[in-house]
Amino acid sequence: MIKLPERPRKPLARKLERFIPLTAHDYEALERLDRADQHFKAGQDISVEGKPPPSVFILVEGMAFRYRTLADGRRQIMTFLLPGDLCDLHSFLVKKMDHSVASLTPVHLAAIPREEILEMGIRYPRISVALWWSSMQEEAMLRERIVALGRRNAAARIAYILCELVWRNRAIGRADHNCIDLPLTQTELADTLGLTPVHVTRVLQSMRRDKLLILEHRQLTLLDIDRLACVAQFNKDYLHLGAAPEEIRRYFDQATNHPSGY
Amino acid sequence: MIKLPERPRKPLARKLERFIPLTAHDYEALERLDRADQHFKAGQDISVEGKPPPSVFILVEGMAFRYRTLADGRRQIMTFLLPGDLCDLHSFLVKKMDHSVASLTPVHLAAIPREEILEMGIRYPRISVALWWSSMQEEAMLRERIVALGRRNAAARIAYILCELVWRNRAIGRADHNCIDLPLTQTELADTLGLTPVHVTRVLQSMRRDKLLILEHRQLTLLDIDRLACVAQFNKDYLHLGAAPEEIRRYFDQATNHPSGY
DNA sequence: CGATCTGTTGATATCCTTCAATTTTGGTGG
DNA sequence: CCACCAAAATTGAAGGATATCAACAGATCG
Repeated sequence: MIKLPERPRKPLARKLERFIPLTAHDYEALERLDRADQHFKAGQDISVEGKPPPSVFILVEGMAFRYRTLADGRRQIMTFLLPGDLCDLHSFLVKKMDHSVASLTPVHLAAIPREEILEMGIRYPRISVALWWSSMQEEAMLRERIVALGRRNAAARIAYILCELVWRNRAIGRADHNCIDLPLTQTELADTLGLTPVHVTRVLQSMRRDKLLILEHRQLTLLDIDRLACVAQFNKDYLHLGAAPEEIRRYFDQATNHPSGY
Repeated sequence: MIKLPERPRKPLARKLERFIPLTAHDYEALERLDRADQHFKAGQDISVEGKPPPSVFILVEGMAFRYRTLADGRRQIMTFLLPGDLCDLHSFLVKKMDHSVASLTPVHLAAIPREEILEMGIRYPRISVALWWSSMQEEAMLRERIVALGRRNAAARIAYILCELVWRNRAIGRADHNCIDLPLTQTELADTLGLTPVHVTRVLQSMRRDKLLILEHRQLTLLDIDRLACVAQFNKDYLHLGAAPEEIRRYFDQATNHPSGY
């Protein structure tokens, strides 16, 4: 079993405070927002390509993914959403979704009214910049996926996605050392990595033989994370898990007293 | 030769006003920012992986690209930057770049001080939301690239990237119907699409034989854009070239008189 | 006007896919 | 708790798309 986070802090607050220290005022706002009010069973569509985006929401519990379905029925999974991730923070600016989002496990969401998002920039500048950072993280993950799909072979792609998921789970306190819950079928892995399920099986089997990992009962353990990182040329820098640069933090220390800060 | 844009509006203003009507106040600010003050020759690095990001800048003239170099020297190009595109709008929030940016042609940049970006959210809410939209566009393009690399064959990838570039050039007034300047070598196309230069040659040759396109002297003409779009399953919706949803525009009509608007 | 980068073509190799059959797992109801 | 069913995982064999290697032709630029 995976350890639960030590602190009762909600996942979004845990994530954002890594980037920039938040004020009591900020925590209060996050506490108010990050409250699950929508529930989905596993395997349900949360938002659908071509339809208007639902309200912005925070993934409070569970795992989801963004995907596109092609004309011939094939599917490409673009990102995975973990607790604390925001969904459609941007897409509330468009009239219709260019991709779909679906749940992988049972999922709890907290919907955020659009006005709150827009007001945030004015009333909670720290949260606002931290959300900006969070969306930059997501962009960096998309770029890394492009590198993996464009230039890495099947083994490296698999090693890479597993390393990324372990690191992301660690960042939100959902990893027990090198061990995480991984509620993904091999078909879903294949649709993420641009491979076939059959080939994913083969490569995973060979990794098991090489004592690189254990993957059973929806639990993943990386036995030799260094060798896997090497196979994948994985460098966690792109996840930008560190804090904001000094000058950004300084700017927001002032901003607390900024005339338009409240 | 490609026609120049009819209006003297700077590329960034042209791009943002598609999304939301701007005020005289906004245009003034953009006019002030969008002024080239840095010049690069073709093939130079503008910002380098592992180093601190340079200041945020607008690409005023020319074409650039984001890329990563792997340990074995292979390269993956992640995005192309066209006039009016912002570079490192987000990455000013991090300590070091996770990828590099280089010029493809001679390039003119307008650097924007970080404080200006941060102040923008408060003083120019319309520009701010339009920049937000612009970064959402970029994210959508990254996702589309993932779909292309993960699930499309070589011919479809090539057709897709050419369609995308034609549409993006149209959006900034740099396309003459189906014809654009395309200062890309086949090696660069290959590094963008996860292919080898040799294979790009073969596919392009076959497209020429099929009278789908003309590509010579760094000029691309799509002879049969419908058939190419069909090969690529290209749907321009992901480029989100339309205007903001009505409610967003209404919100910012009010915001002009908003107490914290200035 | 030679040097270098870019594009082209052919032959061969490889990684991954496709197809098909079988086993294992997980969930459900009796 | 077990029987049963559907979904997921596994394995083998064969085929196909793209890579690799190599040689040459064409463009571009000082």
